[in-house]
Amino acid sequence: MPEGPELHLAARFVNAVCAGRVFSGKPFKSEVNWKNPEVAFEAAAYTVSAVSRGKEVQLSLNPLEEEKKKKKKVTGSLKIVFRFGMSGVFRFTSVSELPKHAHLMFYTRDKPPMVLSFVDVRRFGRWEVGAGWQKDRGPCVILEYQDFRSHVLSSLADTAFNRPICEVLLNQKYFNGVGNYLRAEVLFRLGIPPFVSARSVLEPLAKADELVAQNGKKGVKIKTEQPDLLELCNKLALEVVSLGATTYSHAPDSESSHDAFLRWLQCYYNSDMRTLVDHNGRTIWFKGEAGPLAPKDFYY
DNA sequence: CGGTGATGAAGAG
DNA sequence: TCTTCCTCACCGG
Repeated sequence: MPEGPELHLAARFVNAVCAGRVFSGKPFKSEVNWKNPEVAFEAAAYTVSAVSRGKEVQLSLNPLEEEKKKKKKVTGSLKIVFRFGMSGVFRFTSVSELPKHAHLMFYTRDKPPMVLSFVDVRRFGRWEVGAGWQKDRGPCVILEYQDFRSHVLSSLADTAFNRPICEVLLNQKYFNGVGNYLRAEVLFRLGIPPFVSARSVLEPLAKADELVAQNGKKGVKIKTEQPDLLELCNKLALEVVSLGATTYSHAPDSESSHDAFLRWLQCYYNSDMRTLVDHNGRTIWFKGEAGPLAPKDFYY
């Protein structure tokens, strides 16, 4: 579930459920999650907010003014950056409904308290305390589209772009937020074979952007065309965001929005499509030609 | 019951 | 480049 759109929706979810809520005490980490750090933070009263960037979410724990007035060394706001792995999600429940596999819990001051929890069945998710965005992850395909685009198009000399386009689309240094379903949908809708070199797909876009820049100076209007691959990364991710929720969400409409998401998928997990396993061991769904860089050693 | 694969990376060599 | 980290749902015998 967790690709850029889900992470973005997770941040939105946190902000919605935490609006006007006051949290208190220490965050609690599950015993079994020995890989991730404790969150050394304690305040009698704090608020929680979140922002997303690609496939990361940053929570902020913000001590309230009433805390500061009182005494003590005022602990500033503490940031925690999450990556969701294959199964991460935030939930907001009563204590008695705390989900199985909740691994990091934040309690509200209410009586009885409510709990914001990071739930992660497979425990591939990670969090870092006091951290910023992970170094080497590129701009967000959803929220930083122009930076994302220019970062990719100005980096085409990087040998990373020798790889097949379907594999480069999962490279978070350049495509922060794209995952296995988005890459399939993007390539399918453009009819691009998954195993052609990324550079061959992207170089024409760099040339086109140069042309636009030159014509722009001359005041020439360019005809609007079909969205290109980079635009589609942004556009399709935004479409999924606008579906409201995909597979998580405890919202009452979660079932219908899940159905809406399944209907939205045209390629991923569609039995009419072909599949191959890429060089990273990930299944790519596609239609038509595989492309010249397809793994040779497969049989059926 | 066993085998498989799942919206993602780390870490090892 | 490859293996590993985890749990669970699904499918076939």
